[in-house]
Amino acid sequence: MTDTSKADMTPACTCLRFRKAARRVTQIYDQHLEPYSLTITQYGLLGHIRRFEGIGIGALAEKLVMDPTTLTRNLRPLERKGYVTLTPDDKDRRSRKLNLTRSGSEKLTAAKPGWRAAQEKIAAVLGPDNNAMMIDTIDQMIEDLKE
Amino acid sequence: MTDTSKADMTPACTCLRFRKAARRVTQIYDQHLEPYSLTITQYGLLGHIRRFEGIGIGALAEKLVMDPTTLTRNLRPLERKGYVTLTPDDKDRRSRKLNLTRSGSEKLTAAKPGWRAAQEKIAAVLGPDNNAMMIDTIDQMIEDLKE
DNA sequence: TGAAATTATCTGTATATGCATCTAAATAGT
DNA sequence: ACTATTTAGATGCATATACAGATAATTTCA
Repeated sequence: MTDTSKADMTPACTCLRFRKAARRVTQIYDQHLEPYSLTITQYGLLGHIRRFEGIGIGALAEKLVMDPTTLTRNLRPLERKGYVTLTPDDKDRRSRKLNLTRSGSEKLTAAKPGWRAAQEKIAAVLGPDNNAMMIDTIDQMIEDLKE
Repeated sequence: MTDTSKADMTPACTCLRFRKAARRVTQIYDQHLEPYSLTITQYGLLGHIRRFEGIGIGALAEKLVMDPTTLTRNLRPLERKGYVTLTPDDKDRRSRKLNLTRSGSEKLTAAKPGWRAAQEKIAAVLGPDNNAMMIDTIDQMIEDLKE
């Protein structure tokens, strides 16, 4: 029997591990995207909006496993820079449809080499097997945690 | 040859995957810790400070793969609640030593069941093999990314 | 020793995150 | 049709994150 009443559980914490990984990996992507004045959050939003033209905030937030209110705020810098438009949906006037502007689409394309370099750096550090395994495991975990 | 000039790279992004995972997992730990009025960030800080009594901000930030300025801000709520003290280091008066108060130590112990429940929930979702593999892979990745 | 370089931390600014709550619009139930 | 409920999104508030730059203390070295 092991006494765990005061044992240090901190290094075992899966959440802190994921957060550390997210911080470090985010730093690397942000550094590679810095020449384009985009964060990886912003790059990811532009990519999703290009893929799902006309999507609403709620639906996109769900895809991103993100609170809708967080997405609302994250869109602000992109609106301000003129990369994204939010237009009222005539079918449901509560909803606002997201679209890329010409400028937003060009910025996304321009920044892609930065994204790719960061992506390749992480892939190289993980190695092919761990990279593939990590993708599958994380996707499965997120799927299983959808309540 | 595949044309990737406009291809949707977004779903392949390792960074967005880690961030999604961190968001979702953080929500679960935060929910389990909510009865104790602690976030997982705060719980983790208390745990580390108990383990490394007297550590300075810079050294702790390094362990947490976190910018020292972020740690400085994250300590504020814990200072305000009286769980943590920052006392000048007599050996180096630039540095401030972190310590738990009695109240902070009691809070950490009290919140442990909440942490454990969240930890077990994630372990159950991953399963033993993926859980162990994920730990090793993330730790290795973070180690390899230390510049 | 004394100036220069380095180090530890803090502040200003900006983005990222989510809960509680609000408003407006659509839908359901009667 | 009218009211009650639900839904989409926005705002207030608090925490989390990090870069640039400021400050103060230590260390280096000529």
